[in-house]
Amino acid sequence: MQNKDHLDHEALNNLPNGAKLGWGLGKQPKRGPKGELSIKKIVEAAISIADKEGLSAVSMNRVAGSLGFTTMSLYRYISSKDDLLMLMQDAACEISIPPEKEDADWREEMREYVHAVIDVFRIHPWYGDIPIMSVPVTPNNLQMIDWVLRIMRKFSLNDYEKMSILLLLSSYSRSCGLIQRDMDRAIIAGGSPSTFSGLDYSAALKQLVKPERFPNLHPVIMSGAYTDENESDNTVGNDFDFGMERILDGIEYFLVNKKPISSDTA
Amino acid sequence: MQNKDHLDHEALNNLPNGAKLGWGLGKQPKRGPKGELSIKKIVEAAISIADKEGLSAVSMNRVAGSLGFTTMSLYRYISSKDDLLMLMQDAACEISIPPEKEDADWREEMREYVHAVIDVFRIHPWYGDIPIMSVPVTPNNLQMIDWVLRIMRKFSLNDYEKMSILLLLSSYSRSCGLIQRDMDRAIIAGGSPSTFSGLDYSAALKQLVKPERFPNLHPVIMSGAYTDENESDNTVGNDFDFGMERILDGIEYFLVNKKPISSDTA
DNA sequence: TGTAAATTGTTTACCTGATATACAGTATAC
DNA sequence: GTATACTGTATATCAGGTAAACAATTTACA
Repeated sequence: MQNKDHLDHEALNNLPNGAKLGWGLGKQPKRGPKGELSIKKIVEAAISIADKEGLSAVSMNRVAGSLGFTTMSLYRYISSKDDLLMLMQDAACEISIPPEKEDADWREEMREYVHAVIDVFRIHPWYGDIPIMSVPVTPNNLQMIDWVLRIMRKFSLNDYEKMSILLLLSSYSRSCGLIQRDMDRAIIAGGSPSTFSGLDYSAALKQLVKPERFPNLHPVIMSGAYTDENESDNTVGNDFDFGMERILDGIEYFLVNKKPISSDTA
Repeated sequence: MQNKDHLDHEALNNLPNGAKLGWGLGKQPKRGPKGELSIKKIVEAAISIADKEGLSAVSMNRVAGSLGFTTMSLYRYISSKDDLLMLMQDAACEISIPPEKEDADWREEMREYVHAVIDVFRIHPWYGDIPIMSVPVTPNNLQMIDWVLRIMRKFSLNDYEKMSILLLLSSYSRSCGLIQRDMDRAIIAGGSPSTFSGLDYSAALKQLVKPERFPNLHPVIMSGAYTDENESDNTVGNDFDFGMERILDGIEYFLVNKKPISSDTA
């Protein structure tokens, strides 16, 4: 899993440290004792803690302790906590991507992608708590981007147009993932499934959102649509799917009505 | 600015503390010395620091110091740093909303909204660093939601459908805002405007993203479209606009082809 | 085979930042 | 005028990230 052939080290050093580690570009030692720890173990331990107790429970001390080592031992493998966060983020993106099929329906494939992203947020509720520092540069993240581009392979679009659609899909996924996560959290916290996050605020908002100041929002609050009072079973899936279909329609409309391909900037 | 009439205190207490303060629901003292500080001053000071030096520079110590007070004095006004962050977030959303016009083009109005959100990210680069804890519950945030609902006032959609479109627009705005912020940051950091954030990684990615593993991403990286090498002047606005038009097309398509209105769940 | 170099895990210490607590001063209500 | 409720402050605690020095270990090479 180590790429170390004919690489221009100057260029690689521009990458954030965590990204380098994610690509397996750490230097491998020759002398000295064999390390008992490893990046993999550290990241797994951190993820395990975060899954159970949230990202705030992930301290260097805690992670090291859960592995039976001291805090500072981790610094033999990663250079900072930011590295660890980046590695956790990338590790969470290591999902199984469905194999390519001939004659696939691109709409269905895009739905699949979006749901996969949302699942990442549900499986690792801390995922959305890690701030995004830049355009993705870690391997598993890029693998997912490759997936989306695969779906669009046969589109008559230039690279910039494809990147824009990618942005559209991934941003929508992220937002939905965050909301889904919040709802999951609220259910866990509230105990009874009928106590939703929004519902806690519902009563307060009904008092505060006055029709004079919020003429358009007021009715939506009162109807309960804002806080999603009609607890539609387990998921907000219906809402997501609605927006998803709008996006797909927009893409399809563009594919059909677009002028001939231009290779220039979008 | 104080709403204190006939309010059910039990319901209001469910709100996060910062939200209560944002609504002006702090108790106002009768006895004792008149406070020299105020929530407004504190938030302004914090925002001023964050604008200049980023969110990480905002410590209670630093904020208090910039006002000529000691750290702990702030706790007479807010109960935790989280309160402060929530207030900062809401304050950044206090933007001027264009007046309602008759016969307005809803597409143009939605573009206006999205650009307004993106501007918030550009004016306050720290804005996206504040984690979203729940559905918006602070006044200025809700004011912006009211704006979007105003744009959709005449749509033949039920509340749930409108909320879904709202989600779509706000999530797209957020993602674009984050990216735009990152690019602005990179330009500032890099000094020379030709040194883009993506460009720093560009060389590295060209080595790491091998065609075997990333068959679809590889050409996009090599063409420079991924890291947006053809520095299109100042903004990535073109990219945003493209996705925006897709979204608008999708919405319009739905408005036209939708079956008669249902008042039920979406 | 033995010694030097490289590398590991540990110990200790430092620093920053959030916040609890106790105190001293001040303005208002009765 | 005095008790009360408030203000700003000083002090202290606690957590968490990380630097530096150290002892133990393993490999390379003479």
